[in-house]
Amino acid sequence: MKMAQLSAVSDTPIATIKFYQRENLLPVGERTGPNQARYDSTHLRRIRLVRGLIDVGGLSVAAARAVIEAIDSELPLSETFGVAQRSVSDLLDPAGIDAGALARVDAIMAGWCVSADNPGRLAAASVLETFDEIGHVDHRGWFAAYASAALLVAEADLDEVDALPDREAKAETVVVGTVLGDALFSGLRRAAQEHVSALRYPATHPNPARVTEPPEE
Amino acid sequence: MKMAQLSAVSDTPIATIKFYQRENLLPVGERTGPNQARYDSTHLRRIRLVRGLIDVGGLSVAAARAVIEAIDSELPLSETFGVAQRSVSDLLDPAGIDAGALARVDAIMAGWCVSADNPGRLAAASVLETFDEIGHVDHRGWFAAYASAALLVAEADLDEVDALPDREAKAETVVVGTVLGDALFSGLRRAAQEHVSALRYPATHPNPARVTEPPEE
DNA sequence: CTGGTATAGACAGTAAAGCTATCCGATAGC
DNA sequence: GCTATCGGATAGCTTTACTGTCTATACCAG
Repeated sequence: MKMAQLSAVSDTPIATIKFYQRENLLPVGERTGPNQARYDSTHLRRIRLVRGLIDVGGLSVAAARAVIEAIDSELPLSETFGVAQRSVSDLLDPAGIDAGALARVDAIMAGWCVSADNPGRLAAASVLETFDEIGHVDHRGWFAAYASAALLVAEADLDEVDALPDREAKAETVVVGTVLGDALFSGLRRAAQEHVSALRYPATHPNPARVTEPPEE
Repeated sequence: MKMAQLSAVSDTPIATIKFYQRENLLPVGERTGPNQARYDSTHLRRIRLVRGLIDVGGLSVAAARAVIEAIDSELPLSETFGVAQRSVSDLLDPAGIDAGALARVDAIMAGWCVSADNPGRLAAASVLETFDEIGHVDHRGWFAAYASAALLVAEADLDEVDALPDREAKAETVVVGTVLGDALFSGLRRAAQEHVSALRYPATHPNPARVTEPPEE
């Protein structure tokens, strides 16, 4: 496959493909001459991965490069998890986070075994701090529901990774699952909000909304 | 309170406060003279809300303006929900989404009552499409776990809003909950991944990670 | 074998977003 | 009166993610 075809089939401008190569998001093609190279399905797949991470997952180019390097590396899987996790959240200075908010996060995650510098823990604390500053307090265990849900999802994530055969597949699923999983959940959550709201307040949904087929079992 | 104090107490540069005023994210102060104005705690609160939406929630300035206008308006709560939902996801063209991916989302959301153009439904479908293009298929009900978790969270969100007294409080919670809720969940999810992973593979976590206090009941 | 198109690689240019800095005339408070 | 600060307007800056242009080849249809 030549450049023009790769561009056509991936629906990505040639200039952008060249940019991704410069940024080490995409390997250069197999050289067949001084100004000729050939591309194959691995390049196509990589372009789709990059665009998925950037467009759907919302990663920056730099973050996408970091997770792609983690997939390609031979690092242990737990390291890959760490890279993926850091890629989806800007790095927070642990010192800059309110101790009270951290304590509340830890209360919500009661019984969990999580290292002190886990980026998710710090990110959650800074969210709680923000809720606090705006004057929103969790009276009724609102946030605890988030923790139960997060645990449910994390179990499913690990189940999925465990079921895969080799490191390469596991690593890519860890990254893709971490990045796209956030996007998937937030989409489903918004749909669920409409569903729950429609159930509770039928009056404000006068025109019957779409109902998906209930499972037939 | 004068500009310098507002800047100091909100930890936001004067130039940035002026920028927010220009962008209609923040009302101008109460005028006390041709070139003097006074600010109060509502301005401080608003600055914190704006910074929370932008820094923690990751909204653009334009999206932050949209949701703030929705809070201030007298629109029915269901409209406010819609504005908040659209603010967290770039608008997707329903025509550009793979029908197969949409069908799979609908299968995951079996029995839910959701309108066809719900932005969350479309966003989830485009995530599934991306999973597909990269060659990740959901064999074992991975995504169904996301849907159950999303339902759990949506119930909690609605519970929280229902418990509030007036429209103003409900509207702000809808917006803040939608925007910051995504960030909170993804943080907790990442912490939960470490927890689950530590439970399943103690060997790769040689140094005992932090364990939060289990509930004492 | 020849001319139009494609190619790799280097590098400059662009557009949007989100601030940030400077200037101006006026005024507040000592 | 003097100096710091004010509101308001406008211009400039920095980063990010491309996009376009240029050059020297190389492929390929006729």
